[in-house]
Amino acid sequence: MDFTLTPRQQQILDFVRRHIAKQGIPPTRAEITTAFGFRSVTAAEDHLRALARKGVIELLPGASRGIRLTGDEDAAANDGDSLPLVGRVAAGNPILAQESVESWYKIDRKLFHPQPDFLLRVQGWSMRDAGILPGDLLAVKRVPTAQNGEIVVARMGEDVTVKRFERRGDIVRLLPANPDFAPIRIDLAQQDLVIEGRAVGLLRTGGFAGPSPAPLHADMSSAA
Amino acid sequence: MDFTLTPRQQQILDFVRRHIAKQGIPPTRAEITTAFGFRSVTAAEDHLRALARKGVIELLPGASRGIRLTGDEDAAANDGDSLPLVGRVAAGNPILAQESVESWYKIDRKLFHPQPDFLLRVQGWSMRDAGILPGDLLAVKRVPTAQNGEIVVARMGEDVTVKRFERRGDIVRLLPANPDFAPIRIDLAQQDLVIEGRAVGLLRTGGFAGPSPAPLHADMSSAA
DNA sequence: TGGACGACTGTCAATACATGCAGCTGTCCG
DNA sequence: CGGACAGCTGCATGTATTGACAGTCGTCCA
Repeated sequence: MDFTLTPRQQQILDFVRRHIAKQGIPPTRAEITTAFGFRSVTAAEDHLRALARKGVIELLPGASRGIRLTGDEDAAANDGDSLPLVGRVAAGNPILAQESVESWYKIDRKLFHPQPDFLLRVQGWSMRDAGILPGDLLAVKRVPTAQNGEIVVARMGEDVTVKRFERRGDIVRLLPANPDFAPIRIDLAQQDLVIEGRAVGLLRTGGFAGPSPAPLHADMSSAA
Repeated sequence: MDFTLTPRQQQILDFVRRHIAKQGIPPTRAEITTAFGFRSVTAAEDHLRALARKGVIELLPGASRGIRLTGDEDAAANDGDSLPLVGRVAAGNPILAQESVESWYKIDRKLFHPQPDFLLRVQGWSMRDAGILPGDLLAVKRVPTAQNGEIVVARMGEDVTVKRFERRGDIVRLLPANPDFAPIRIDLAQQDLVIEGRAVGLLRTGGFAGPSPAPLHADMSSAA
């Protein structure tokens, strides 16, 4: 199931979620329409259809407020109340192997959609412009394949990296979100690439240190 | 509040509960009617009224499926391992006022240092370069004052904003982390500025949408 | 013995809602 | 360039749903 939403669709989905959480019932098209300032209910209808097409919600035909969130599966056997932090990943080992689990974080994984399977500590600034900074904990859902544009956790041999995925035929490019880094190019005919999962969320516990995000490379901001 | 229900009323309530749990939305009068084999929707209506009168449910007038369970789920709240999400903040109101709490997120607040008091949904791209994107939930600790360089939640009248704090004498500057936005300059001798708290962490549940973080302004560098 | 109340039946009007059709403006991509 | 698609406006139709009115029957209770 492809969960890649446009920003607008994400907003709509968030609104539906919040409405359900707060009102106890899903919103009507009209309620979405006024909440977003649309002038036509069709705008809301279209968005709902798109969300339904992408599988994140289900529409019950004919029923008023017939919007159902597809809670979506869960995976690794767990209390559902905490997530493992995956540390150093040994070559060859499955990423969720016992040995590589560093600790457990008490976070309700149902907060994320879809639900993640583990956390990974981000290293380096290569995804800076996607709001992913070093030290952040990336919530990752295990998936074997990726869609173009998704942010994935990929493994090449011993190296585990977080990048935006782009595939054209046999050529995969792992794109950083930072102009100071170069894309990684992989020819699947010649090299292996393992998709370990897809980024579905992020947790930053360390606060926001220095006056500027202390770039390791390059200037921030100025860019201009 | 009198919670003593007749057996029949208990059945109705159970049905409503099950319907919500299973379908995701509350039932209509008609659905209750057919489920119980009534021949008149008024039977269902009467039962709902009785349940509302006894306080176990709440009826939203005019809204279809406007049945809300008042089953004190909020008990799960302030146990120290969940955080309130603060929504729209009305002028003058304390930011943690009951009305502005949109929902509770099950996150162990001890994950953060220092421990936050609430979550705030981020709007706009002004803190992009600090890795704070729209839709993110900012974990905030209530503090009345700030140190230079800290990222704070500040309020000026009705506007609540997240910015980096910098003070020189009576002049406070609220610095965005995005060259497309201008700093806000406040002369404390002339204007009020309320520090609502300090950002101590961040939670992103919405995933990572578009191929690029969909800038509202300006280029996101990568574009190319 | 006359309420007050629970548990219904039956009917109806006024909205609340879902959903279809037609058409517009962009952007991305082959 | 043209097509596919995201995001919209505007209008229209029919059904879903709420909520009010008017009764019936039985039980418990002062």
